[in-house]
Amino acid sequence: MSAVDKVPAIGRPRSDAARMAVLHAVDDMLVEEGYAAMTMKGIAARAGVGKQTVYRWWSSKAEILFEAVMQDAATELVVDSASTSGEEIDLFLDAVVRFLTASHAGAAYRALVGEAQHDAKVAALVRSSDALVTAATPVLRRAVARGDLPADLDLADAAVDLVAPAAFRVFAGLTETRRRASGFAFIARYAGQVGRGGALAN
Amino acid sequence: MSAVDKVPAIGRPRSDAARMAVLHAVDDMLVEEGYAAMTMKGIAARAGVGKQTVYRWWSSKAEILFEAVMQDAATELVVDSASTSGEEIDLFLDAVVRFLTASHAGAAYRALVGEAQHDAKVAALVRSSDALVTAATPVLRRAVARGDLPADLDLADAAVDLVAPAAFRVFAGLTETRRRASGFAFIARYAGQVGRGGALAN
Amino acid sequence: MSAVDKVPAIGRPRSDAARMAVLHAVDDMLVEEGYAAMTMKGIAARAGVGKQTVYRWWSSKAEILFEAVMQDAATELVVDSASTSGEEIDLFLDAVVRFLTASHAGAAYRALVGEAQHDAKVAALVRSSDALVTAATPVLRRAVARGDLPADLDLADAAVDLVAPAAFRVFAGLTETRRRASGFAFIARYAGQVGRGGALAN
Amino acid sequence: MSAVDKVPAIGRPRSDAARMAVLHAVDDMLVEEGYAAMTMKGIAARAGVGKQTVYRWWSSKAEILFEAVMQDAATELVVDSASTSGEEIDLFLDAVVRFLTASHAGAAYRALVGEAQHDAKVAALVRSSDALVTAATPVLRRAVARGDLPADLDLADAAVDLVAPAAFRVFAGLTETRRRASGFAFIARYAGQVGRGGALAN
DNA sequence: GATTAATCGAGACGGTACGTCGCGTCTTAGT
DNA sequence: ACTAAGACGCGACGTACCGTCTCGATTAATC
Repeated sequence: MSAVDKVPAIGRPRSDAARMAVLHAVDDMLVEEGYAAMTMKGIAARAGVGKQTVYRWWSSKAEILFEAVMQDAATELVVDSASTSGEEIDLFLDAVVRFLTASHAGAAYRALVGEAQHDAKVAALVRSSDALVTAATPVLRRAVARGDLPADLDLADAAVDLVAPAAFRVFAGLTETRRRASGFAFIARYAGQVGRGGALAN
Repeated sequence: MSAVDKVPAIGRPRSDAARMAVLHAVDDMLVEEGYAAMTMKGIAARAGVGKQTVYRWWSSKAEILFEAVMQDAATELVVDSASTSGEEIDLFLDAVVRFLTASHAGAAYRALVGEAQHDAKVAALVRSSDALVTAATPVLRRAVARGDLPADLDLADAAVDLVAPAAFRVFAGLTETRRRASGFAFIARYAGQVGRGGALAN
Repeated sequence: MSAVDKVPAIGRPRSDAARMAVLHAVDDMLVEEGYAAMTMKGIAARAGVGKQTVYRWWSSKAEILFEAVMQDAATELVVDSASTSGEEIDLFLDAVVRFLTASHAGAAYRALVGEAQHDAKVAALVRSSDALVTAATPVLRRAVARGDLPADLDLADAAVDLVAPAAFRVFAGLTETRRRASGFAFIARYAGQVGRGGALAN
Repeated sequence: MSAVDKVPAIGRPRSDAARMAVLHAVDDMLVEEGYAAMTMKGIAARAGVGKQTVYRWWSSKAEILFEAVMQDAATELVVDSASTSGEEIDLFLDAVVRFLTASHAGAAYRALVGEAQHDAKVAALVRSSDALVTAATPVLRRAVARGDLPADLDLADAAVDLVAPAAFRVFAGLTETRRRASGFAFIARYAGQVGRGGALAN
């Protein structure tokens, strides 16, 4: 990502106006034209910025996209607390599907993950922090706190298991077989580890 | 896919040598150069074929790749029968991970699914038959026949649930968090629906 | 120069329409915008031709210019016969000055010679056949035939001596010191070699 | 030319160190890289100077070059007195050829004259004082003083006639046809104007 | 056997994005 | 006011692919 943390040192400082113009341009163009139709040249033109300025701070459109929309992913995947862990996980899984299929940030996420399949640099970028897993973790943590999931649960692992079915369906285009997401079933799956008593037993 | 089924009518018939040369060239180049570095011109040159001949029968490199290697996927994902359904599903999941991370056909599958995220035509191609789900179905069918999974199980749905965690981990690049695949756990998850008795009870 | 003489061989043959469009575009642009403002990109656009097509047949704008206008130079520097060699040389020197200062082809010639001062490839192009010397030779040859210049005159050498003062004045921008060109003086200079009698004696 | 004559007024005075660094950098780079490869940025970097400082005092690389090396031309084209005017002019013409083909200042002169063919500002610069004509004048003046050339000779005009053949040969790249320069012939050409007696008559 | 017509290889075509480079201007902090 | 440093908007560079086109040469089935 861009060298934001660089020491200001000497010379003309980086223009934040240019930076924001690029990020907004990418954000808009992703919606209006789609990822594949976006070009570095087009981004620069849309942002009213020189091409060199874009290349100075980012080395590919994937990198710009990552900086532009990955922060949005976090906010779109936050869900309100619900009365039970099952309901809350249901809400979260609904948010995941909505994010992947209907939001700008989700389109960006899919484009990046797609690109990562044949571009090692993008793969590294995506790997550095997966939006879905990151968003799932606090939800699971709350379920653990409520005693609905085992205290020694491997959160990272469980988070993947939670979001994987929904995410894979979207990636593979299997939207027509979309099943009703079920937080209750997910909890039930791990409940055995909680011992007799727990969400399922009740 | 190619217009294989077209009525030959009159004129010079399609050269099967050219067709095979293209498919083999794509297969080889995917391994040697990777998906992104492959070009239509390069494919034609490698195959010793005119560019027009490629465009006459396929409209994109994704389409060629699909025809070239998707049939291989089926053979690579076939697993031998094991003594229990749990073991057999374990073997299958191992095969899935190996396919996705270490085989030519798997690389092609990932490239196609990746491209599908921002290309509707490729998405349609991939959706038409997902290699992983297709391969998972007979495995699940055998488990149902053994009575280890409920008879009324929605196979397509369960197949997605089965392969999703492994597939999503690969797509997201979360290889370092790869969990030991467990067929037993998968069966256990659905066993409740089989009633008392079944794989879990034993 | 372009590979005009190439064996047609196989594949789509070179488009003569594209070739002529480029040559005409360069010709026009030289007048309208000047040499420095001409760009390969601009030439291609003006000719309605792809940039690659330009680069396929010429490697620089100097090369295109050479092919476009050097043939014109020959026609512009042809002078009618006059009654005496002195008058004829005068007419020729007038044509030289007019060519260098007031014609399209002359502007191209000056641009090429200028570029040749810091570009070896252009230098080779220019050296291959200098328009002024080439044009001067037949004029001198006629004077020799008339007996106004020695029969054993080194034509190439004398041609340079003939055009050099006029050409150098233009190159150095010394137009304000332009002297009346004099064919009679030129003949007088060499007449001694003809012996008593000859143009000067009369 | 640079604003050397400007009133210093208030504020930090112009750094002469920066000025000399730029001039030396240009001098060196002309030799090492050639005129075309020189860039304003490169000159500034080589001189250890800011780009703005260069642009503050010169408006193009041609202008810097002119200031940097045109003064050298004068010294390189000075020839020692010889016993006769013919010999002296021979020496001078040799110096001219050496200057144009083998010296730094000569390379700069050729580059400037070349650039002048399609750049009006450079043309004005070059026209302001031609190095060759300027150097030829004192040589001719001495020949007049000796009585070897007519007293009423138009020096500027004759100077051009003297250097033009050699200079044009270099500009046009006609080095292979280089004739032995001859001061005696030059004097002979003008001797008629001196009347009976003079260099030629002897 | 000649004709017909779609194929084959080769490669030039008009486009357009790539990533780099140089331009001349500007905006810093420091002298 | 000047300096070094360096980011800025701009636009040309020469290259690479795109998908289309135009050649002459094959290659069967049809006449």
